[in-house]
Amino acid sequence: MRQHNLSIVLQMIHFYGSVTRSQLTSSTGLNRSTISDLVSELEQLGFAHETEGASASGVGRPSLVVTPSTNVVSFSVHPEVDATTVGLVTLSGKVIKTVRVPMGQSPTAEQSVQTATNAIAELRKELDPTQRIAGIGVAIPGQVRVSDNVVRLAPQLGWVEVPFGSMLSQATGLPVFVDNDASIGCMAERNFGAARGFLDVVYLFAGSGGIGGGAIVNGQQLRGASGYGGELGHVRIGDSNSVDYSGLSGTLESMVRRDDLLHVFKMYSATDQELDQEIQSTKSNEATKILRKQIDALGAGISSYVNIFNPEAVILAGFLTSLFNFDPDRLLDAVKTGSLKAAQERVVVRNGELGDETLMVGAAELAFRGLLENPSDAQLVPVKKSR
Amino acid sequence: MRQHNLSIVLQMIHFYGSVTRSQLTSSTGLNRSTISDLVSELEQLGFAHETEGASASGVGRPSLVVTPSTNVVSFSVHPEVDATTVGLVTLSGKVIKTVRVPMGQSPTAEQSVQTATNAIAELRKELDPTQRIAGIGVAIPGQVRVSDNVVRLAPQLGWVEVPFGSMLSQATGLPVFVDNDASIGCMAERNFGAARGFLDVVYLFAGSGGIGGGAIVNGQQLRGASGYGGELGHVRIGDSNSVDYSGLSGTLESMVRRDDLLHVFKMYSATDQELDQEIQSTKSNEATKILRKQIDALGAGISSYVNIFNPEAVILAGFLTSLFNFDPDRLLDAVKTGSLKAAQERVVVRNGELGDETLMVGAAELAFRGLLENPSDAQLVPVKKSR
DNA sequence: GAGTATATGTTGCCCCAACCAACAAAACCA
DNA sequence: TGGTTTTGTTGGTTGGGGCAACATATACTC
Repeated sequence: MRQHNLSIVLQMIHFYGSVTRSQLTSSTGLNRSTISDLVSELEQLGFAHETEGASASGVGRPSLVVTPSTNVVSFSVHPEVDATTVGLVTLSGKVIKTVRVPMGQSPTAEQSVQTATNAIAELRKELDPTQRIAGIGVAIPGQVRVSDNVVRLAPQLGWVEVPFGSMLSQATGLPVFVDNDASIGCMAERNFGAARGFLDVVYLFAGSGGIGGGAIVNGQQLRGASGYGGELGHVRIGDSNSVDYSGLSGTLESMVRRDDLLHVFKMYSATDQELDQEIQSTKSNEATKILRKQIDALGAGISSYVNIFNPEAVILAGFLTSLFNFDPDRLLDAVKTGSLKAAQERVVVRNGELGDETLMVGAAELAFRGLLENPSDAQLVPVKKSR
Repeated sequence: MRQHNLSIVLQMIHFYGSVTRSQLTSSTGLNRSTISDLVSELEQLGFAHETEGASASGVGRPSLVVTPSTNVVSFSVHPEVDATTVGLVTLSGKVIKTVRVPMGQSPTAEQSVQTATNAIAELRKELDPTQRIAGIGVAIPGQVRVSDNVVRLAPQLGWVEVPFGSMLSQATGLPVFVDNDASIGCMAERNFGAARGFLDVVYLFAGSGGIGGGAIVNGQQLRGASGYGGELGHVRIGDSNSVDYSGLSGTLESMVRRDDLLHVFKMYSATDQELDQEIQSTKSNEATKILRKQIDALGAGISSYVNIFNPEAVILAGFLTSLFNFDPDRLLDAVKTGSLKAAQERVVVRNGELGDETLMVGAAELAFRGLLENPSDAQLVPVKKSR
């Protein structure tokens, strides 16, 4: 009971950034005195601060403002083909620092662990001794067994059955939580981005490694029996023989390919921004044709997800945002054509808001989860290494 | 707190049919004395009975057995093209009686309400005066806005924007809860059938009106923003131009059609049993070809759902069970081919267990839901009409 | 600027509901 | 028959949220 209420209050503080005590009372339904008690406990635990926020928003005594502590932090790790990115995120969901370490070749798991460990050690040095660390969240472009943090298959990285969690935990002495990158992105957009407040969300992310997805069902992350759920890129939408990065044919991922766009623009590699500029300014018929084909395929995929999930929002990320921006009406029309009238009527299709920070914010959430669910028993690690 | 614990205990009694008090203590984690208190409250509320079950299962004092009361009942209504079926179900999930009223033509909503009202009145007469009614659950072959029990579209019945819930409630004086038939079927199989105990389930049902579906995600029914979620039949799996009953092309429903099978067997109409007999005993090449094509399409659809939901079980119902039985290996191979290695490894494909009773049991669950979630405040209606 | 209305923080007390410990009861075993 | 084990029962304890009364800080009114 107490644990549950503490958790609810801390989550509100965490997600909203800062809340007044009166907001807490009204949305939890708990008594003023109870909220007072809970907040002071959270303050004592070092998770929140109370300040006399100069809100002056109306009649009556102004309510105290509760803000999440910046003394509680998590690290985020995102191994990619060409780089490993490490970030430092506070409990308030703010990314304090990001370090991107370019890698010559597609890194092995060992190399990635080493790179991340070094970067984390550096970041750790800069931390204030009063700060405490919740853990490390890792975003993997591939399938992850969440229960024991094992990467089952990450096609681009060439990782198979890699116990990344235990490796990184061993190297850093910190608790590690690993999950699929798109699932993490979905959670981030729901908690802090374009899907904030929605209970039913479909998220589609496309990068150089294919299409990933995630879903929020009734407010909860879709995980599935082992944590592989939400592979929305590997869903069959046509009879095409083109195969995706996992060898499945006719899937969304096989038909909406970043490489095809790079090819038509004669680019070898490009950032999403560079690619977007080409897309939005193109006058080539050939490029337009390919773009339209991809938009139609994307629309067909989204339609299916609208029928399946009846979501309030479909969030696009990666270069899918460029497809959407190129011809929004075409995409929306395709969605409309392919989905049931009732299911589509409330759905909003929009681009993600978090951009580059998505995975940093989201991965950190993994590490904060335990703390948020059970604040009083949270195991935080002091900045100074204990050994 | 109290409400929550009462709810948990009553749900266990409801789902397991009968439980010993010691089982309740161990699986809830509550104290013996607390369980004793909760059970006696449920007994006083008239939802459960305690008996000295002659279990004699081991050393120690034998635990009392708690069984759900047969004095609490719900009605189930299932309007179809050729008939409206009404059932009487107890809190223990047992179907006491089923009345199938054949309808000459596809009934209007008014006709269906009238038929159901009459049948319910008849059943009500036979009830014991000590019994109480939780309400009426309605299974609709179409899309239902759950919030206000409005049938948005039921293609076979030709119903559009029909406020079936309020109509039936008006006519009977009982609370009415309406939902999609396949969603209801899914819930029934999870609570009492082949998917019992699973947290992640995909359910596919096929009848004369097309393919419906449902899903359980992390133990919760997939409903979506408005309750239209789980339309698993209307998902695009190919480029075919054949359209389904909702006008969408290339969908699972458009490729796995009961009518095509009836046609090849030169049947005009048939029960699922009759159709199954033809299928299992056929030696026709043409029929085999069609069956294989449908099995492959079904396999492709299931593959997608395995990738999306990473379920523990995929449950088939309606004539899909016949397809599965005709060539189980072919279907399983198709699933294997089309889905990700990690996602497919734990999944079980099996037929539903509840058969004809599925919708009766499941629809009644809708009416029991409020009672199960808040036993102490449940509003039950006595058998005798109050007015 | 004094008085009033409104909203919130604070404090002490109450009460519900789960827990605990001790005892009783009903099975099995030697 | 007595010992062991498991469960039901009872009375007392305790944790934690609710409540009422009071204090405090703002806006509004004249």
